[in-house]
Amino acid sequence: MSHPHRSGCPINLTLELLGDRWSLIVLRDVMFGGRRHYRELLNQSEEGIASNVLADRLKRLLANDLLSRVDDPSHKQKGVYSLTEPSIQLVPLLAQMGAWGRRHTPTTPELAIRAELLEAGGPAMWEAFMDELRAIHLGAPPPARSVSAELRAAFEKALAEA
Amino acid sequence: MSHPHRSGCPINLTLELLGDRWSLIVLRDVMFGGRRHYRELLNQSEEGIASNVLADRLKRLLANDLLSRVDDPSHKQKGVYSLTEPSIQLVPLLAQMGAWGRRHTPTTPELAIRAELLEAGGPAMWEAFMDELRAIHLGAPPPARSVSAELRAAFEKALAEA
DNA sequence: CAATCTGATTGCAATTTGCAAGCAGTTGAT
DNA sequence: ATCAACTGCTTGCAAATTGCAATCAGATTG
Repeated sequence: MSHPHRSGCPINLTLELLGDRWSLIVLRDVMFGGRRHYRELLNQSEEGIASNVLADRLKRLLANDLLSRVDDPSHKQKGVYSLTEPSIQLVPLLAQMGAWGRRHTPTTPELAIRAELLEAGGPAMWEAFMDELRAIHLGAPPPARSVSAELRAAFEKALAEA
Repeated sequence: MSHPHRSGCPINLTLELLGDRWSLIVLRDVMFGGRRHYRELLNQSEEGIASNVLADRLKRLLANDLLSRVDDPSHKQKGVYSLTEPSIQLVPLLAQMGAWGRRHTPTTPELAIRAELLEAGGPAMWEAFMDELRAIHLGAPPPARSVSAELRAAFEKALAEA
């Protein structure tokens, strides 16, 4: 079957799953960008992922239970991709990545707003966001707080000011 | 010169720097494993990095200010690699990676101990560890708390119990 | 029935990876 | 003084991965 693992170190195993240039981009777009279909991920990707790479990454993420897929009732070829509990729990990791990137890389100010807000919100905000994602992607009861609305509002405010 | 960035998104830019299978492994070994020389990184690597890949990654990490290098006075061919302030600030990111990996990948119990302790310690422990790394790698005054000693003790206790 | 949209696949060149061997200089023991 | 071991690092090469453009068959829409 597939190759064995390089080691049993948690950091290494996480890297084996997500340590490439595209997997986390796809998950980010599903998580923060609300992309649920192949075409949305392909065409509305800021970074311009190639279709074969997207197909491959979706396959791998599905195989590793980081995404799930169901048929879209409105179109017999469409699939709807959803986050899973493991990928929802990547929120703190992505928040830290955003926070680090904002400080140490040449980010675009508008795109950095969300990272800044998410860092300032801290673990309480991350938990609220995870609850919201569980409602959207896993059918859990909707929480009171909508972090995605907060992020969107902050992003649009930043856009308007620029 | 070099290629332009794919986008100004903080997560993407972090991925462009660190989104490969080896860069964070090298930084992890310097940070948690106390590796400071090329040979230490090459031979004591749990995952078995190839020498040409290690050479390339060290070059890239140096170029991106995630490592620094000075000559070793004890040996005219040796270099000593040190973390920089940006890479020291990766501690929270690596802590989150370890915490996620411990929950969602088949980690080795002994190797998971440090991740568990680091997660339980939370931001206070991370800050203390960063201060310790600043002392070791940047020549800052030594802090009172030694997180590396705590991690080592926990690791060896786990080894002894197994 | 024709145009468009769907999620992909294919062919191909370029890059990256993994593996083994090798290299010039340095050190330390005899 | 000699020699084996060690230093960081390069080279050659096959295999795998990536990036890009074109293409595909089925589904839907006008």
